[in-house]
Amino acid sequence: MTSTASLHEFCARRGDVATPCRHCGAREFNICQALDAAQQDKLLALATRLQLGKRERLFAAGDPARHVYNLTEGAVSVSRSLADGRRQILGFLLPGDFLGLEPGESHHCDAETLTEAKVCRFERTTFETFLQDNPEVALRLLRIASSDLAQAARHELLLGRKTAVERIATFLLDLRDRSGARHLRTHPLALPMTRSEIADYTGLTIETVSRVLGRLRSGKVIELVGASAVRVLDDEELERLSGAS
Amino acid sequence: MTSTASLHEFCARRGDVATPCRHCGAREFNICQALDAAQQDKLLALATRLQLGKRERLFAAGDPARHVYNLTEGAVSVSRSLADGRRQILGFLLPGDFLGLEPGESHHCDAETLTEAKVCRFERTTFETFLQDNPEVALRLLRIASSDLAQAARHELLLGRKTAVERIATFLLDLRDRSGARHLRTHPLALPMTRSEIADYTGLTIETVSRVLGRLRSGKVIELVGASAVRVLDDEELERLSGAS
DNA sequence: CGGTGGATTGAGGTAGATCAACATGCGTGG
DNA sequence: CCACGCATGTTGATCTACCTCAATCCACCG
Repeated sequence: MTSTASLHEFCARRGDVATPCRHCGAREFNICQALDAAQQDKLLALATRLQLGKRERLFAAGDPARHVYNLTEGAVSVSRSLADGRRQILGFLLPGDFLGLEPGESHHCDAETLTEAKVCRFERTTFETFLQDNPEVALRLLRIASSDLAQAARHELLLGRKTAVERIATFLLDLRDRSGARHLRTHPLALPMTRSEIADYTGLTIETVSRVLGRLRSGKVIELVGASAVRVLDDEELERLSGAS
Repeated sequence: MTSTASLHEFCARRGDVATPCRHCGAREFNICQALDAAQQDKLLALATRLQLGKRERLFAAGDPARHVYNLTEGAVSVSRSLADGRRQILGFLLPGDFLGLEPGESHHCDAETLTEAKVCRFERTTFETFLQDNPEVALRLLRIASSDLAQAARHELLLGRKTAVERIATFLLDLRDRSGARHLRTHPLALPMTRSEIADYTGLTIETVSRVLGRLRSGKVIELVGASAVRVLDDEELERLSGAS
């Protein structure tokens, strides 16, 4: 199940620093973009490649934070739960996304695959040494972290102040924008997560998620393609309904 | 109103890297802690000291992100709003806290003082150059950012899944823990923010905040000392009510 | 095909919002 | 030092968006 990553498996190498990773797909803040070919080689030598099944756990809250990860294929949910089981999903990760960075010694949240997935895993200590030797990567990671913070801010606004319709509309638009580069507008947008996971992301219940999607459907704003894909029919209306901040 | 910071105004210098900043008070992730005396001097030479009044705006969402800040005195709220005025407060900053780091060219949120405050302000470009020359500071900032992300995760859980009582209890405990080093247990805990700001932080209304505080008071869990201070009478009960994750 | 786990739909309940009246305390000026 | 006036905060009555509980429905997979 684990093997050392080959060059192409982790990240295409080019002289041009801004070139997106060929394996991960284009990601604005992909960590590789700070690296030249020689540095990519060094980093790749440190990675362990993992193939994960559906609903497989990468780590749980409280686990010692021994590794950091870069998702290369599939989708992952990051969540945090209360003792009685109430769960808040913090975000859905897509290929190119980085996860597992912790300020302390243990993970503060759970990470679990939604689909089959591939990740590059690094020993935390090894990765930190690499960061010390390659400060530009640390700076890029800092940009990734502040980008994540900005996204967390948008999510807090959604959870604290938006209505059910606004939450679902925002969720759909976010998802579309993030997977947008890989899909044509006319293609249906894949929903790799269940209604329960959408509910836990939006702070609603599955019934409300279902009802809101139903309302959007009968209002001709979206079309449901099976239960796990959506086609956006009316961009502007969806935008309007999202309560754009 | 602005002047170059003196050494003590920004940060006490010591050979010991782990020594907390004497001016800011002890903060686990204070940026100064990564610096030796010579580096502190260099950083201080770059800082502009600002004295701010009550309810003064540091920056608003959309403003070009030209500066970063380090709060040295007072309290600041960071928030994000919808077009119709609904506001979500993302956090309250206390002395030692760093703010203003952005992934893009403009601020994604608003920052406003709650009280009179003092900040050290840095030109963003100057600060970024400093980071490039002092990678250990970039690494410390990365720890600060991941600490902020972990706090954002707790806040998302609060906003998405906690009841009104749990939200207020969590808020009070957080505030106490963060200002704890500076207050004895028996001293009342200052609430520098209004009910409206507590409401916008917890995703509730001012009426609900007032009612929940009232209920905690009549349950002998807290004591209200005027409207803007609280004494925690029953730690364990408050902890229990917070729905500790 | 038939079973099973997700998704949908419906009926009714409730936590917290909203609307409204009143209290309090604090800064200001007399 | 006190009286006034406005901000902020509290309390009460009602409303409603969303939750809860419950009954199907449906799609996928053996």
